[in-house]
Amino acid sequence: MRNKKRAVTIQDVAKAAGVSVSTVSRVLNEKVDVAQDTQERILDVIKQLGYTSNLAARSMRGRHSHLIGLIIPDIGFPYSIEIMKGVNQAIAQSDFGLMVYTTGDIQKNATASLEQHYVSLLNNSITDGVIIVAPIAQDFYSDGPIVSVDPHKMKPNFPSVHANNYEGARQAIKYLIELGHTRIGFIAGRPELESAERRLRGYRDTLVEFGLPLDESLIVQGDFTQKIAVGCAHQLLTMENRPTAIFAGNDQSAIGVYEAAEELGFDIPGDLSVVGFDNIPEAGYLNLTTIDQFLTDMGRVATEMLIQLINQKPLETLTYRMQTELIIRGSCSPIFQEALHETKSAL
Amino acid sequence: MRNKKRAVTIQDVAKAAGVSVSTVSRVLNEKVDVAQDTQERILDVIKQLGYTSNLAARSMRGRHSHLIGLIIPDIGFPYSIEIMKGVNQAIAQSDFGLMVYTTGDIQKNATASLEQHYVSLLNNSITDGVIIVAPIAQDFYSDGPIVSVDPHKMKPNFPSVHANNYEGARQAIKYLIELGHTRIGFIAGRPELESAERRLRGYRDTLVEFGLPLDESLIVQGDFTQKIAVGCAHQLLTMENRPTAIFAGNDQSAIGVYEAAEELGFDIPGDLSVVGFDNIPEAGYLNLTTIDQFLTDMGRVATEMLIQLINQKPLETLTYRMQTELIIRGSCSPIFQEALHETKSAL
DNA sequence: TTGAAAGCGCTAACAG
DNA sequence: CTGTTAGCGCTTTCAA
Repeated sequence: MRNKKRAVTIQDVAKAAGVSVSTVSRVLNEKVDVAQDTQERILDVIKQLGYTSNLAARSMRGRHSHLIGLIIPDIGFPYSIEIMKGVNQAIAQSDFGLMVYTTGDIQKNATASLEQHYVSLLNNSITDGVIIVAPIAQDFYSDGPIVSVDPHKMKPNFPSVHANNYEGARQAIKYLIELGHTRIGFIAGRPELESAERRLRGYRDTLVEFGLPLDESLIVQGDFTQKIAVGCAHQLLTMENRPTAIFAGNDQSAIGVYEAAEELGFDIPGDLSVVGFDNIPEAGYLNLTTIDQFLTDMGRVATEMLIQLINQKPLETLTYRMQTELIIRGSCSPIFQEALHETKSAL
Repeated sequence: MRNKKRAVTIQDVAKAAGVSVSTVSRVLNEKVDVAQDTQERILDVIKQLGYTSNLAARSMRGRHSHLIGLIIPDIGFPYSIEIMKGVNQAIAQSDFGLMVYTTGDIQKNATASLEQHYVSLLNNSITDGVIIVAPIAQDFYSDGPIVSVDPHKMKPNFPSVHANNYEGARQAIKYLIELGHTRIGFIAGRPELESAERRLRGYRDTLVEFGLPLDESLIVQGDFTQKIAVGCAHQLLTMENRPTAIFAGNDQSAIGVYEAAEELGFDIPGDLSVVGFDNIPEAGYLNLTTIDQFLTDMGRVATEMLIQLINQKPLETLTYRMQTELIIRGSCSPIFQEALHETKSAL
């Protein structure tokens, strides 16, 4: 017995209250120049009729909707979920609502022009500003402000929060070396991505730093997908002098490594150490992860940045580079100092 | 260097292509009555100008937006996340986009009238239909279809996907009994909620079924919050003949039980077995959970139902009651290992 | 095959 | 303090 009744409009409210639509609009927008009793009467009618203002109409006409958009490839991913948690935290403490937009498929999101499309879709209509996660695009046209989390391009033309991929990889490799590993495999990511390139550089530099030999056959080209990573891991694990540890590139690749290890009868972590990146492991799933609370922090900081932007409070710095320790380059506004401090002390 | 340029409208496209807005609108909506070359020219201009149609304006005028709304209290919750994953799966296989709406705060969502507000907000404007998670309301007014996941009311006046709370509780209690427990505490949920009532009934019936005494002092009134559960657990654990196991009502309550157990110096699961409900535990966090993949399935099924409704394909059944499976996760005391093992292999 | 024009529900001048 | 009115960008008759 679902009600299909035509939605009640501001017109209906006006009629029922015996006033004009503009008067109703006034009380809706909390303008001051309305008589006390008129206002009360209208509020009553609104409650009575169960009126909810039409979001589409309102954002078409008015200045802001108090809505923030989050454009995220696939909300089922651990990576996305952790970022969403952070956004959520910041939203909870603000008076903004959150619209998460997703196509449900990470593949569909993979072009710059589609990214632009989503940004326009939200920011030119119903949202006051947008957070976009892991964009490929270098630039966006938009009516409202944009902040990106973990963009693939190194120096995007919009405010952004970056993972410190280089330092993260260094820490991961350092960890493996300290475990006693001397032959560490590396599954590289898509070479056109900044993140992949910097992780690889972190790998090389750390080996050199610790005086370990740089065996190029230990570096195989992956593409951040599970499928390809299975093959890469096979290649590494069946070579003559096999590595005892593998840096898996990212979370998807790590899953691939596990798959391959299982096929080949390797025990993890007994026979093989695996390091992921970007991943939030299930219990016992990976035996090391480099990012955790960190992703949440990225989401939170990005949201706080966006709210500042929407409220026209200019940011002193538009790029934040975050690490397992939040690393901030250049000067920044007080609110982010605090985030920095919190995160550091939480670790 | 962010672009603040005014968004390009259908007017701009029309002007640039030397046609009227209606013609542009026609190609946008894939009407057939447009000349081949006109269409191509317009499509070209659209690409050139980077035009994206205004979502607000379009959904104000047109019939559908190909957007599904998901109203969910707090996207940071494991409960919400699992459901979202399922929705996401279904969305990925459809040609709908997904808008997740949240206020970021589970508290703000807790009244029927607010729920109605969110439904109207989305369904009277930008979405073609809405999925609402765990609503309290019995009924909704809405322009578009609604499907609810895990509603609190037993027989809501809209299509819904229910957890089988009764059977879930029975399985949990049965599991505890099979572990050898004879005194099992029960922290009840908010009595006005169907879910709470059915879980309690499952508890009682199972004890009776196994010939165990029904000690009313083992049932304490909680409200599905962590805070209150701490007190409940205290009460249970400090009574003369204390229970050796506790059914914690829901995930929040389970956290409360853990908190109390820790305060009192109890070891879980050494001294005490705890069963949660609704929860996805972190590693070793709870030693038993009833729901996992199940929540994801609920989300997926709800989305599939909604899409059917939007496409005007009538559903044969408007209520799906889904079976809860008992899934054991995390640590468990050695004396229970055997039973744990059996249960696992049964799945 | 196309254009002109009427509105969708709302806000923001501008009058009164 | 309140009403009238002009659009926001779009879809959809209705004519041409």
